[in-house]
Amino acid sequence: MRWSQAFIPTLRQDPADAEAASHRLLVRGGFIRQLMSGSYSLLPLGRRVAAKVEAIVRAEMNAIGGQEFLLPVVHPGEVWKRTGRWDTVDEIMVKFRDRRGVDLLLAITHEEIFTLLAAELSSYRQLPQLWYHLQTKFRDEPRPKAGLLRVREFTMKDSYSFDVDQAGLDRQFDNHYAAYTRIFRRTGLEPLAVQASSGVMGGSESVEFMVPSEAGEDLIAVCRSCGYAGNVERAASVPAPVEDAPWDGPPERFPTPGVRTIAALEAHGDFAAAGRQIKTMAYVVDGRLTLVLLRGDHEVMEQKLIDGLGTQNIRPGHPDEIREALGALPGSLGAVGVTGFPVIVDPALRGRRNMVTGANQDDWHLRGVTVERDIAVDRWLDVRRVEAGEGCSACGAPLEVFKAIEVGHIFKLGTKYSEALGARVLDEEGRECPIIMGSYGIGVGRQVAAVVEAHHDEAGIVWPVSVAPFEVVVTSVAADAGTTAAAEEVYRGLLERGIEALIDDREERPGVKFADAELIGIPFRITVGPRRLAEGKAEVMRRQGRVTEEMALEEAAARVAAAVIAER
RNA sequence: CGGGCUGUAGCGCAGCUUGGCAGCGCACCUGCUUUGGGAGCAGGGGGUCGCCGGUUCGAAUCCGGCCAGCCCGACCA
Repeated sequence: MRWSQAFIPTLRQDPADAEAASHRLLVRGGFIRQLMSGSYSLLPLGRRVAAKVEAIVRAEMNAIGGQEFLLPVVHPGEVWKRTGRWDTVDEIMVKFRDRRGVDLLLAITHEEIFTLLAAELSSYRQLPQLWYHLQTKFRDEPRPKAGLLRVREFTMKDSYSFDVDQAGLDRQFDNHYAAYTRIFRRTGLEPLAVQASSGVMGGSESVEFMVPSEAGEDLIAVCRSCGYAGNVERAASVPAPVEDAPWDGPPERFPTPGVRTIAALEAHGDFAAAGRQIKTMAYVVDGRLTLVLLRGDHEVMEQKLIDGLGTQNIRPGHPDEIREALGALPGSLGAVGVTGFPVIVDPALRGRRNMVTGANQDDWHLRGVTVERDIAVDRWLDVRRVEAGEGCSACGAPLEVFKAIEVGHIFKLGTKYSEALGARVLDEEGRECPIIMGSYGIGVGRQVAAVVEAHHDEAGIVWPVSVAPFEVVVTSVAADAGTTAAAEEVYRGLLERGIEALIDDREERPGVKFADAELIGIPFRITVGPRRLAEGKAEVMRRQGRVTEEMALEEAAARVAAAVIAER
């Protein structure tokens, strides 16, 4: 490609609205342009990178037996009504009607339609199957941000496995785990595989692939000692224990005028230290007021509640409904003597005695509360958010917590979709059984952004060869006939060797050409200029680390081509 | 959805307080010079000032409404 004819609209200044490095550099480098919130056009450079990522994903999916499909983006609402998701994922789904008044939607994912196709399978002999496609998804996220990291419209590789039994699903899941590991290694990412919440997907097990990054939106807890890693939406830990002072008497009321917070109550003395309080949260779960109890110094992780209770329908209670139910406002709530409402208790409260909690009367609290004696526990459920420094639940070493970008997610789905949509086969004994499914996703654009987050410096992007929009740029730094001819010769030499080369033949000053080449991150630059040309030499610069090397002009194409091929 | 902020040329911004010819830098076009790290000089083109309405002799500027975008939080396969 000739730079003079290419559409590579680089910007000298950072765009004002870009914060994340990937957002800033992809816009500045002329890879993407925003159309609206959470929606980007891929320009030629961006498209080339995305195509490289897609090719790697395809190759690795095919290597584990995947068959490529292409399913529609507009789906009939009727199919989604059959699985219940027309209603349950209401908020992020764009719904509309066609001219006949038929309910339609923009696909947020493709379980329904792949499962519909899988309904044509009829025998265990046809299984296992592994189907995938690379297709646009549209999710009307409430807050798109950070360029390609969180968007509403995006391309995703989603695959779906179909098996007759759990062992088959386990194999497909493991195959994906291995394939994803290879995909990310090839694109220059080093994600951690973490235990994740399955969310509204349902299913028994899910693993996220997370690339540690300050630009990430998820928090993951990691144990350096034993390798345990979990999304904080699901991760467990061992909190520092708290010593209880002995107390065998009944709970005792004491006045706490104006006290509405854990911190304010602590001021009453050592006996009311945060770790010795019981925090009482009032949620409305499926329309019913539910008390959730934690240690005072612990935070609730709502996703754990959602997963543990098996419902999406959870919200904090409104002050007036809480007062009507319990007789007090948040800040003075407690579960002692409460019946008629489910009481969910975090296991960190197990065995605790002589604790402090609200008395369900404003300005009053109770002390001397022994959890199992005084509170009618309906269910023990880990709902506590893990904090950095707490003990790993597997080995006890301190956990680290940091931000990460989710670049892939794999789920064991089970039979939710196959049952709803009638995808059944006959097994070896002739019994009809629902197909056991898994689903597996990788966001292409997000992966591109994650690569930039992991591979950039002050001058711009530093693409790994495997996903670079071009592998080599030939920079001609003078317009005289001799230099131009020599640069063209090197460029031809690269093309003949099958290298994806770009020749910077623009009438620009050298500084502009160098800065642009580094901004867009081409892995190798061959500079041809009169100075070294007089000695029969060219300069080769590797973008990574910006190290330069002189070599004979006639060897440059061959030597750089060999280096490129070695890194593909 | 709550809080904060911003919409003026392709990009980055000033002008708005105190109403009176719509500006600056970069980019773009022409010419000359220059040519190994974002050149110099000269000339030139380009803007419904987010949209609608109001006040006023006169609105980028004041008032009202709306729209869009960004950041934080909530939310989020």
